[in-house]
Amino acid sequence: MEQYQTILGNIERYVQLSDDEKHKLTSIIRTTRVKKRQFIVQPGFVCQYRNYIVKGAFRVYYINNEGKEHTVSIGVEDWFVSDFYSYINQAPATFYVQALEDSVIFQMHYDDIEPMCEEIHALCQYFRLTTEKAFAYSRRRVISNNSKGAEERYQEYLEKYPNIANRVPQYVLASYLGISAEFLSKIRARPLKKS
Amino acid sequence: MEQYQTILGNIERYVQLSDDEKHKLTSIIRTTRVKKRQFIVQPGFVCQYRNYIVKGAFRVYYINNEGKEHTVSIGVEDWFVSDFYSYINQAPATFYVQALEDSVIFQMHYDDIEPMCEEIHALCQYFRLTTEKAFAYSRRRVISNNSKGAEERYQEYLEKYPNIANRVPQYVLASYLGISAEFLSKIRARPLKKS
DNA sequence: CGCGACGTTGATTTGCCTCAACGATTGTGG
DNA sequence: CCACAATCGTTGAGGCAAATCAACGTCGCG
Repeated sequence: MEQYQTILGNIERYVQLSDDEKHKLTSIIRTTRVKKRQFIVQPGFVCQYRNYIVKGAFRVYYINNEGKEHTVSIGVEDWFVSDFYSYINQAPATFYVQALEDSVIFQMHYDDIEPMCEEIHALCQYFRLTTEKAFAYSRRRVISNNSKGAEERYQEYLEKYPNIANRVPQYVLASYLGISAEFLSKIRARPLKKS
Repeated sequence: MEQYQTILGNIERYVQLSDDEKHKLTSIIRTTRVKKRQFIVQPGFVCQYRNYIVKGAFRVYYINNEGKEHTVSIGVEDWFVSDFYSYINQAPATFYVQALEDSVIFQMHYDDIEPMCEEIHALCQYFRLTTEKAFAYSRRRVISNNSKGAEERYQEYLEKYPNIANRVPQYVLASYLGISAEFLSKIRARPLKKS
């Protein structure tokens, strides 16, 4: 049970679970070790799990029809990563989800966790609240992308997620920010402006 | 009760509600008429309602520090509109939510609907499922914005939402697609390519 | 009618991309 | 433990998509 403290602790920041509910939940959790550069989701396959990152880092990305990579999200400890569209529709994925480091994840299978959301009200609440939060933040990102210059977006990210920015390869960060790796390099070389 | 069929019908596409639950829910709904160009959310004020559009159209937008408008979302019948970040955190809004036509909305106050999500499991499920869906789609939009040219984005939108595209002013659509009104005009003037 | 909201069109500018070549660092097999 | 290849980052020249600025149609409404 102690091994699941990370995720249980995270859940209990939003809702309360009885001991019985905790057991039910942890009983369907599968712990998986993933090596750097390995994929846990690939285009064409259905994303079957909600993946909770216990240790490590992942990126979600896709390759457009000109062959260029676009990072959709970057996740570290205590985040969920998946091709969410694929997961909720149980349809083939369009994204890759790849480990950026040797990692450990908790996997909850669609067929196990979705019925459990029917059964356990608190669990449903947890996912509702966290998804609403993620959704609200994702809107902010759309805005940031559309209304700000590349340098400003980079500075903003640095301020908000300094640890992540220095943990992932630069070309991943660049493709997340929607700019080319070369241009990000040039931005970083620029003389610092007054803060 | 019949007056609430639009929203109840929408909810029942996802979950089942007992008659008692329907009454509880509709009892907290407030029907509001909104005139074209009127605001239901403004920066600085807390967004207190989940707003369900019964009739009409709205846009959610914000003004960046260069004074330019950026449309975050466009909603028509059966959609929810709000400054979602403001709503879930009950913090001052940064967005405007404005009627594009004379409209009718159902408003559910935060203090009424949130406790009801604790109480009524089906309602919680409904919001969980719809938000997850909205979130998954919003990711697709991020991608579309970052990996495609302006013309392609416009054509895509036309195909997906032909009714909306012809219903809202062009400058609103332009600011939603992340391009200038002038440039959208030029795209539309372009000779049609082979489809 | 006349004004404000919306759309168009053209000239010019610019932020960022592309391509190409070159360091620096890591890691891996002989 | 070294050699060589990946992997990742840097730098510069040139190009293009889209922004900006400015002026001018057009429609609908008070």
